[in-house]
Amino acid sequence: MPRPATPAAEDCLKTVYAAGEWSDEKITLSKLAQALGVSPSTASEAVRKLTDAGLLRHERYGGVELTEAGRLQALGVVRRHRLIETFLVADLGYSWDEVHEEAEVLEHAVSDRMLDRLDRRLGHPERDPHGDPIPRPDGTVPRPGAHSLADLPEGAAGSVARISDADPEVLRYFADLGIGLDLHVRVVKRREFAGTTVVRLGEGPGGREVDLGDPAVAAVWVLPAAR
Amino acid sequence: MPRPATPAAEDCLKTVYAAGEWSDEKITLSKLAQALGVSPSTASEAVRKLTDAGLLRHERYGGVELTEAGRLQALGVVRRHRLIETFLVADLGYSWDEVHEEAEVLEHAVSDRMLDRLDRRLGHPERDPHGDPIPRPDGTVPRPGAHSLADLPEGAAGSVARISDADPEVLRYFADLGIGLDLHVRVVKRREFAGTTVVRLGEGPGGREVDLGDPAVAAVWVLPAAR
DNA sequence: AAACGCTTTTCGGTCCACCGAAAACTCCTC
DNA sequence: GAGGAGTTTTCGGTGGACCGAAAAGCGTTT
Repeated sequence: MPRPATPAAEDCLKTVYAAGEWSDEKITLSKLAQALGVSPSTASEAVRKLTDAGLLRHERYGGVELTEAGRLQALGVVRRHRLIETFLVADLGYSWDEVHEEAEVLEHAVSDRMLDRLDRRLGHPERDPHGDPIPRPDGTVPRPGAHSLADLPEGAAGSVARISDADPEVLRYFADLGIGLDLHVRVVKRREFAGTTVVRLGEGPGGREVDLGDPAVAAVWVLPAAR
Repeated sequence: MPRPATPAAEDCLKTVYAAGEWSDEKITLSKLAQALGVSPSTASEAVRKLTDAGLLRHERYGGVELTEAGRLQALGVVRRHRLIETFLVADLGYSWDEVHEEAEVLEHAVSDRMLDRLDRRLGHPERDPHGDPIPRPDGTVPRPGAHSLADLPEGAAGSVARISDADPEVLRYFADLGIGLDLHVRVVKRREFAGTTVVRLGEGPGGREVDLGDPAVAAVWVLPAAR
């Protein structure tokens, strides 16, 4: 996992990777610009440079995707980000809605040596506090076969494998509801017209039912229970 | 301890502070440039900007020193640097010659929140792995009354309070010799003509004597034994 | 097929950190 | 007190990351 030159480039690769992680559409320039918090012109320039460097593939007026070399570098950044998040929660007592910002900065600052030490100290974790898989140093990625709760039929159940960290507020909301990794959940009833879903949390008599709105449902990924 | 805008500015303030920490001469531009690893023209420009910002004091063709505001910001950077070094050694198993580089980068990346957590986790340490005092959040600095071994008369003894971290090689050398913080040392004999000093390490019958060259002697700071 | 709206690209332009060369200055020596 | 060595400053210039405005291209609609 070689390192790209600059933080801006790392952020760009990381964002393109993230866009393709849970779906496989090429990201558009405007979405990229928005995700990076820069103007479209800046994003366009950055993409041009990374394309010239052989890290991105991009046809004029088309979507952006990673080359194999770009994917490797992106995986490095993502690995750093997620290991740091894991460390912040496990060792420094951060809550899961606080870690993202901090990791966003630190991912550009930690050396390979430090990353190794963190990894060892944490026992080579396979997922970060939100359940996102931590890429391995060799470029492979642990892939639990999780599905978004939004895609599961009524009656389906499983354990929470991932919660999208896109919005810290949502994370705090889930924390309040007691929703966390490995919690058992079941889709009880969909009310499409109302945009909500009734979800049963926990197994057995201790379980509770909550009404989740569509955005919240889409943020929860579940590993279907073996049956 | 407010934060200056950029890493380059932080490094500049930190270096000016470091120059005045163990002596009180103003640093010259050329030394500053050398310490920062930039050309004199770059250093000159940086100093001009920080002077305009009210953080440095500088008369044309004269030395550079911190204003009160500059000192506060410098203390912030130094605090971050030294707490990080302490953390790397205490929690991640770094040896004391490895930490400087890493902290050099991380000091610009850690947030106040993370610094607080580190500080708490480490038990609010007062000195870093080399014995350098860690400035407190309020801007005060713990000041052990240490002297360079080079300034002590023959026969004087005390405990090692600080070892200059200017040169990692020297640190590794000391580690090999078993010289570390709080070790009891005594100046046995000076051989000025030869540029060496005989130093007794440890108290009682278990003590050993070693011959240290001038640079090594100057790097060791001692808290004189109360008598 | 012309026109519209949207996205993408290009085009100046800014700011920061850096450099080397040349000019300005200090200070020491003779 | 005139030179000269060394330091400091100024000056012009580079590359990176950013911006807004304007041009170019795409897809769709009329």
